[in-house]
Amino acid sequence: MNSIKDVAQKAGVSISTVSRVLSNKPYVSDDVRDRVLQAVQELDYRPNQVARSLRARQSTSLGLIVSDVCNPFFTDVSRAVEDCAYEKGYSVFLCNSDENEKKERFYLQEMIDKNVAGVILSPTQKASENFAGLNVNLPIVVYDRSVKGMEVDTILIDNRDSAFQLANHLIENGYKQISGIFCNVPTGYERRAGFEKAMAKVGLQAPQIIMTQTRIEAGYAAAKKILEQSPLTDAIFTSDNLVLAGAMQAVNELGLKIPDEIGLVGYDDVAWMTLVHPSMTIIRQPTDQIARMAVDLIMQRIENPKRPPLQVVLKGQLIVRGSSIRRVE
Amino acid sequence: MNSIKDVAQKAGVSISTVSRVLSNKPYVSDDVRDRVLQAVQELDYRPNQVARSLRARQSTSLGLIVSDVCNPFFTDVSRAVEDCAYEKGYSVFLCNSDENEKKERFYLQEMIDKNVAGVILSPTQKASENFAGLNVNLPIVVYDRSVKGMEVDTILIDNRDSAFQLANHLIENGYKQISGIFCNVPTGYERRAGFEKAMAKVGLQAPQIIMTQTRIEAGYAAAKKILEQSPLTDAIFTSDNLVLAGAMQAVNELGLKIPDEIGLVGYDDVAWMTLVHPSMTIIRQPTDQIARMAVDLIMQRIENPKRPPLQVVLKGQLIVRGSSIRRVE
DNA sequence: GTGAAAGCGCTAACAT
DNA sequence: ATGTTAGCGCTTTCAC
Repeated sequence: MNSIKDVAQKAGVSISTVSRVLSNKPYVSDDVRDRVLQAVQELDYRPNQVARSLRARQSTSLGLIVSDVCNPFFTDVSRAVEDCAYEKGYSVFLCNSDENEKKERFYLQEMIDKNVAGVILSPTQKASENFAGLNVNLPIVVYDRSVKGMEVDTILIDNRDSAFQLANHLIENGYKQISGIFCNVPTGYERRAGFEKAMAKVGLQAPQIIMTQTRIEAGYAAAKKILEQSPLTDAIFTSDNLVLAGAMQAVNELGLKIPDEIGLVGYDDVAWMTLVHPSMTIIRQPTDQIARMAVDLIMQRIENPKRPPLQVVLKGQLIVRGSSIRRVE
Repeated sequence: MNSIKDVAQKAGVSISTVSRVLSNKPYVSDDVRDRVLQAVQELDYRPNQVARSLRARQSTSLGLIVSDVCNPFFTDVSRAVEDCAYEKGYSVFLCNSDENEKKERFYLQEMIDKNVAGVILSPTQKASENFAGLNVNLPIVVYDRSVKGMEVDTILIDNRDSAFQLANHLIENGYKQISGIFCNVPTGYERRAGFEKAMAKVGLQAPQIIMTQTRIEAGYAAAKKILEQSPLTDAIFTSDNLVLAGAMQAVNELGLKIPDEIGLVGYDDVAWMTLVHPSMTIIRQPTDQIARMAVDLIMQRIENPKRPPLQVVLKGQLIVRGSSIRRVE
């Protein structure tokens, strides 16, 4: 592996000059610059990023902490983050926290130890409650969930509003016995609040509300329970795509017709939503925008660590499809 | 940030002793070891991995290059790789190549520059044809696709065999006019070969075979074309989950009943396969095993760079579901 | 403009 | 068993 020394030798200059040229510093004559560039080319020299990172105390790596890449919402965000990072010459460490604050802590620390330039984090419940407790001291942007206890760049979607809108949509279409299944993560609680607000506004009461994990099986079990214990339920509101998938399985297994016998709605516009019949009414989260914004903010923060923290709230979009069309009275 | 110096000072020893303790080297008295550990604890000291990596010429980072994390096959593999890496104390850089050899090259080089311990790669078509041309010289394991021109640790599934089996399944169930849609990636060509072998064995000829991109829209377009140009087609064989999704959309749009009017099969046991009606007959790829094996092999290779390369072929599993049940004659 | 030299935080010879 | 020392490859003063 050629080092900066080899380049210096070949170009007949000192290593500091090579460094200057490669870092696009001023005060280098055109002649010397050309010679150095030539040598770099001929030797196919690439600066050792580890050495550079050690000395310069900065790097072109980012950390991305998601709860689980297998959740299509996070898959999409991860992909888009990687794209934006690539455009800016950064690579990204992908870390799955599994909603586990131990793992989150570990990875956060690991990222610091590896001297990443910044971290993009979807915080666990615990971390969101007391962010100061994490005691992180590096450029960080939080997404998907807001945090308490510390001012930090944050990107959210309007969970309450969008849930309100989605619940409203059900109500306006004649559904009367609407149960809800929400994930026990920060977004789940917010969406539940929006849901309940819409219900309260028209004096409806949910036959059942279940809080559960962000997993298909959990959604399946919850829906099963609802449909058995509250057979009059005519619609199920779910707070994310995995729970929605599970709920749909349960509905199908019980032979209930969507939307005639039961309406079904949720979040995230993932591929299967339009593959099933009828296709699913959901709130689409702008994953691309979230990611783009996250990378933008982290870059800004890296450049200017003192910039006052920003909070960006993006809008979810209601996509009405067959799973929630108007009830025949 | 505390450095090894601070620990040494606090413990009243030299930095080399601290280094020894932290690297679990022998020849340290219990007394000193305890004092060092104590100091580490009190200072909440964490070794700077960048410095360690620079000096020791090794790191606890891995590179994982997939063509697109959004493809559920790669999502699953990525997740499992990350899990295994985590267990072994490694972090992983996630890189999307988009089947683009330029991007692949860039990332490979980037990983080298960042001094990763090894790379787990799903090579592009180009790279698979002439792997030696990549000129990589670091621990690497290739998965999903075999490569020519160089001996390298490789993890595959039996694409030809499983495709043969899947095609055979269609044939045995009375399908006679079987078209195929294959992705123009190495696995696509292999699966096509298995498909054609099964067809040839019983003297059948595919009404149409289309090679296309690994995208839902591409599958949709291909299936549309097949169903319009070869209306007698009674089954479509697809080579992966995205194309299958697109094909299913086309079939639905044309109002054809699965499996009565058209059989439909493909690869990858992703979530929606059992969400749709009827559920999909597919070959399940053992993503967990692939990932586990990949991390195992890369660890072995890191420890012993001279070990002769291994090629592991895992078996895909035929999962028969409703989309391909026996035809009524 | 360019070079010499210090040093980022650590590991690994080499002394003792 | 422990300390001293020399770098890993680079950036960055500080001279000239």
